[in-house]
Amino acid sequence: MSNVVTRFAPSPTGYLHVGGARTALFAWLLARHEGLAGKFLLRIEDTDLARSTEQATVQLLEDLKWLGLHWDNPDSLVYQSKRKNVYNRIIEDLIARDLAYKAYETSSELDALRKAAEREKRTFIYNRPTLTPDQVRQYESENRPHVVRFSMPVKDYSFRDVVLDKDIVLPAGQVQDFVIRKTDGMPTYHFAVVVDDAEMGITHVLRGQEHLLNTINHIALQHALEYPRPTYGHLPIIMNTDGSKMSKRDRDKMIRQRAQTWLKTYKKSPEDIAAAASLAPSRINDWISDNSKQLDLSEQSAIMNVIDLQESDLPEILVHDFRKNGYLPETLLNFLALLGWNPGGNRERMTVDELVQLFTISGIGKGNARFDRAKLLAFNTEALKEAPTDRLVQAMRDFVNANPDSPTSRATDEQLATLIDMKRGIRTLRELDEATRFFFIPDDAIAYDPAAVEKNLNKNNNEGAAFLREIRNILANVADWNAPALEHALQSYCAQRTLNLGKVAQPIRVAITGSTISPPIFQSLEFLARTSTLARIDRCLSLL
RNA sequence: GGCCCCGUCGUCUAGAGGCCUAGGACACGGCCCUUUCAAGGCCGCGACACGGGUUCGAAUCCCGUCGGGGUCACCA
Repeated sequence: MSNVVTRFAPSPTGYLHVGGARTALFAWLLARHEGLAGKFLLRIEDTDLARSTEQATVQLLEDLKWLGLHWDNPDSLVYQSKRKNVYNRIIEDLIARDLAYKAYETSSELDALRKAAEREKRTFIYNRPTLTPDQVRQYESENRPHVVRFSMPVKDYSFRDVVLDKDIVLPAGQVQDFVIRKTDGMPTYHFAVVVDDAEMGITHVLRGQEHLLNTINHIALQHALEYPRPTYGHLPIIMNTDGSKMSKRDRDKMIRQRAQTWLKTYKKSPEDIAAAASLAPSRINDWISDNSKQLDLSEQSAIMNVIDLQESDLPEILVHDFRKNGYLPETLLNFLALLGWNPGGNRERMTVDELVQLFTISGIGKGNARFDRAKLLAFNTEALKEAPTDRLVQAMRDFVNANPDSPTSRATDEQLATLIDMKRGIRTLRELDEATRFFFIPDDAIAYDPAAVEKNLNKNNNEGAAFLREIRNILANVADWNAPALEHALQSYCAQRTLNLGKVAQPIRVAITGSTISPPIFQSLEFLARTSTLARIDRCLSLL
């Protein structure tokens, strides 16, 4: 016996984005808060045959699993596309009871009516046309394409919203008959939701505020079908920092902008990009000049390679983006929960179990919230600092799985553990990856940053290079190759010559990493081992 | 534009008529620590959208204005 049954009902058009993730999280928390008396169900809303893909469903499920939002119907996932017959039976029944009817206007006819209404500055309300029996017979006999509309009783509607904590009222003048079955025979969202929520025994519907007024349609339908009315709560919307609505398109937009600048800077043509990325020139041409065109993920990454745009340069919008950029799922959940909900008082950092325990609908806010990545980053930094090493090894494994091109993917678990302890203080797993990937690059493949070489080796009459040559011989003869011994050897070298440690550490750093940045130098040397260290120093000196 | 929702520091928020000289976190500024990059420590800046009521007393209740968002699809 479950007292609370919630659901998440995404439509499979791509990876899960943070808005959807938060909706899922709240529905999940509401159910889990009830313990055994709560159920969280998943339903795939794929009634839009043109936009839904199987691949997107797979991605969606993977994202939810990564977040740890497990659903209670893993063996009986509801796919709306497979329930056409169920919906049709109910729709035929509604038609028979004259609560719904076939409507024969085409989309373009309706568009024209809407435009006309707009020109005359009045609100378009659909009116059921009166068809003569002859017309009906004729349309039926010629099998004319049609939709089915629900005959919406004209009256004032109201329902209780538990998030907003108020009654939402829509006056009779605002209601109109709406489509419940499309020309292609599939039910619309409004119809499928109502039927499925009822059949799945959903008691609480938590969804985005963009659905607030849709609920009026849904309760009218429930009344006609004699379904119970679930409890409704509409969540505030997550916005970008600039106040615009957060959308999957933000990434595509950014890539397009950068591609356009790239074209200008290097005086190239879209065809050049297409060729370098091995994509169809026409496709790239369309995309680059048309904001409404969107690339898929593999096309995006091909183009990013060409114009040298990093994953971390893009705004994270999708759950998958956060995974690729090295955020911990439990931190993302914590942050997302706080975007529009809080347990009261000064409580902010919470484990998933604590979220479950503390979650209440009354703690959900009413206003839209802006997504502030800086704060998420701070949360992630803190979580990364506190997490035990084995948790981070596991997280790092997941990170490199999501980023198979990284050299760090060659690391063993033992090596990952060492890297993690060597470089506490990172903000994301990507930072750890970027700070330590030089270990896993072949010695002769280190790329030397000219500015780093100039500053630390060439400046002041090749002072740094001279130090490096002397240090090379010291390192070659250190008895024990471990951090304390290496530190001791180099500190005494510095003491002899009255040098700051920085004077010798930086040239070594440049030699082994190619840059001026690395984890603490002695631990880095220990990790690299003597052979690689000397090989890199020798190669570096030979390149000067 | 009609309808609907919302309105506390730059951002997320605490706040249920006196505990508010409005608290916390992030961001920002300064100082400290430091072999690089970080991380860390300390200090600081900073808000009740506005105008009317109600009340002994209002960030909290009511009205209006302004501002933000949503929605007006055979997309969900």
